[in-house]
Amino acid sequence: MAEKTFYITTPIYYPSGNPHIGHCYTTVACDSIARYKRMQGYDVKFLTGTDEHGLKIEQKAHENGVTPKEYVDGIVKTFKDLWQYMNISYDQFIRTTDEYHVESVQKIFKELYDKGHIYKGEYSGKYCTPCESFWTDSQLDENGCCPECHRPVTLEKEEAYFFKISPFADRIEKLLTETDYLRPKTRATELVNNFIKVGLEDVCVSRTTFKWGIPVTFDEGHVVYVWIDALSNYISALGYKNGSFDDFEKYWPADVHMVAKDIMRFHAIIWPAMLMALDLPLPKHLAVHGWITFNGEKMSKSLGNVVDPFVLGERYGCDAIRYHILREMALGSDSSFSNEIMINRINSDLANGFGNLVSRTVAMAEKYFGGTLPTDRETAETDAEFIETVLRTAADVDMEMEETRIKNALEIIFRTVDRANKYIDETEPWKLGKNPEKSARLATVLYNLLEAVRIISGLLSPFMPTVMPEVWKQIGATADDVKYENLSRFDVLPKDVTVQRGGILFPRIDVEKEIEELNSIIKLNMEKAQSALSESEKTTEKIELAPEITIDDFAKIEIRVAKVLECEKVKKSDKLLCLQLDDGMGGRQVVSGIAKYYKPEELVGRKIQLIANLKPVKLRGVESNGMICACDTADGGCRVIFVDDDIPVGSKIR
RNA sequence: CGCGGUGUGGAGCAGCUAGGUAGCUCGUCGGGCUCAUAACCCGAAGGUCGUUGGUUCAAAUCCAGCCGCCGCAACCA
Repeated sequence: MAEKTFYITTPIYYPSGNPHIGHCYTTVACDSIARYKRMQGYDVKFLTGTDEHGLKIEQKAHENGVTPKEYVDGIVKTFKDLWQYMNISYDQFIRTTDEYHVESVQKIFKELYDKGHIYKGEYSGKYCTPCESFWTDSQLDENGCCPECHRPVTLEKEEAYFFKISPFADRIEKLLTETDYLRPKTRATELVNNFIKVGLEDVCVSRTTFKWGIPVTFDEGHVVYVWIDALSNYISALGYKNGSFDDFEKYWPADVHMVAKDIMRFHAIIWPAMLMALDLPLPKHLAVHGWITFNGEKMSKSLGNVVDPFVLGERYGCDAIRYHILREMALGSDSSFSNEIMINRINSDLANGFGNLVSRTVAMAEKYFGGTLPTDRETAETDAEFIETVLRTAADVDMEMEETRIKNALEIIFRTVDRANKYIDETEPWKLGKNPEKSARLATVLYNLLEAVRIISGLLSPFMPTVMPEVWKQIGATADDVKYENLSRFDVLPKDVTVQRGGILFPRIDVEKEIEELNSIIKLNMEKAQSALSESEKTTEKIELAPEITIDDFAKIEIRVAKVLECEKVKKSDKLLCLQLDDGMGGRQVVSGIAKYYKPEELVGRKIQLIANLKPVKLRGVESNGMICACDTADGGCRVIFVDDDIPVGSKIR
């Protein structure tokens, strides 16, 4: 009988910075599922890794004065350290710079090309040299110019390969709407409406503008662009089109790809299309989860609110962090990660609930029987219902895990924890302990509790793999006792089991004190981020400037002072404000993408700098005659450059 | 009229597909217990189920409109 296999993957992470709690989210979830499946007897392969190519890495490395490979080596080490710390049981860590991966990608690219799915792009005049960017037809502005710099695009200055995706549109739509590939399925309509119904555009799959990537074998100067490079990891790791591994037949198609919602689109559309083009079976499920939000805000480095997983782990233990992440995780929606929610959860579920249950059970066995239970038994009415509840737990958890609903699985387990605590009150063992005649009854109660703890801890071990072995030591369970088959059986521990009191499993946390301390850590981080920013300001000379221009070039740009007369939001747009300006030349209308940062009334009456001779364009249907000067800020925002009020409107700036 | 989701006691959520006593966790208050990590157990308070209208004997649940929030798409000249 062939063993059942189970293949699960995280995305490969982009190592442009150190890992944060968001990376932990996906990885811990996958790890728990992988461990659960292993426990059930599956032959599991759990893959994670890093996506190391691309322009951004090339730049980062350059900034740091090292080669791209040296740069990613450093970050990859931090990732691996974190996974070790979080007790992540991955079977393979793939790096897109690994030789076997490179080999696979090159062959996949070639095959797609040979089969006619990839063609060399010859869209004429769709490349903007200053921006070093390709633009598709729909991206170009109304004048057919570059949407970023508004300069005319040039003809065939750059060539690129494209992956023809439209032939697969029908099959992809069916995959999303008619199968349970996508979890949660609610996102299917969003994808279909936004991308498939409007027509899938061919995907650019090669670049010539940077070098840090996998070379296209049959066309020098081209490197494979992110989609084919990164997505292929799921099969190259199995040895698809390379000689280093031989697991493809065994594990493909994957059972679960887990991703965060921001990369759902690529896994829901491009990846299936690639596999269809290669005539390969499709993965069974794509589990999409939300982001972790911190006190309601999205995690972000510039905000400095990224909680370092190492710091958290040190304070509460990695299992507590794992538990909180998993317990809050709901497929599809975001999970909040406020300090308070996390600490309360650790306290109520882990410390008060489970930890205390183990502690009081073991303590009583020691106190009343010196640690070893006598073998006489006496059951009572209350036992049957309790035992039945405990025995049902494993099957209920199975059902939820089958659907990748980790949160529900944990909920079920902790319901049984509550039931066990209640059982103690019902049976009042401390009273039994005072009456020597009740020894058999007391032994039964404690034995039932130990059995409950054995089953609960066994079921919890995939989620909290670090602490559970300590529990087993305390209740005198052997590795065999907590095997999966034994988690739906009672009377597994020996009748005369010997327990051993140990340390506190999950210490209770002082909420107020802890929140205060965490807040000060966060504050410190923000200050660090701030000073890092001012640091980078000091080193401006390192920033690469645009190519030198002459005074004549500059003279072409006409900047004039103008006063904002009226200002309103452009309807149906998030970012655009429409400004009526007094430019000293009869007035004009300008549209600017600053609605996120300024309210209309904040601008009215103020004087600004106007690029006066820009070619007019229409933005969301509104005509814009020029551009107002503003600068980017470090936090991703933007500030308008205002002009002193005593400078007359129409003054020329040079 | 771009697309989708969501609005339920102080907080976070379930219930809605197949209408019929509004449920869970945390928090609050009262009580009990003492084996245990000031933990555990019981009880109580607290909700016009966003809003308006419709269908129905009956609507949180079905239908329509409106409002709020979130996400995707578009839009940073």
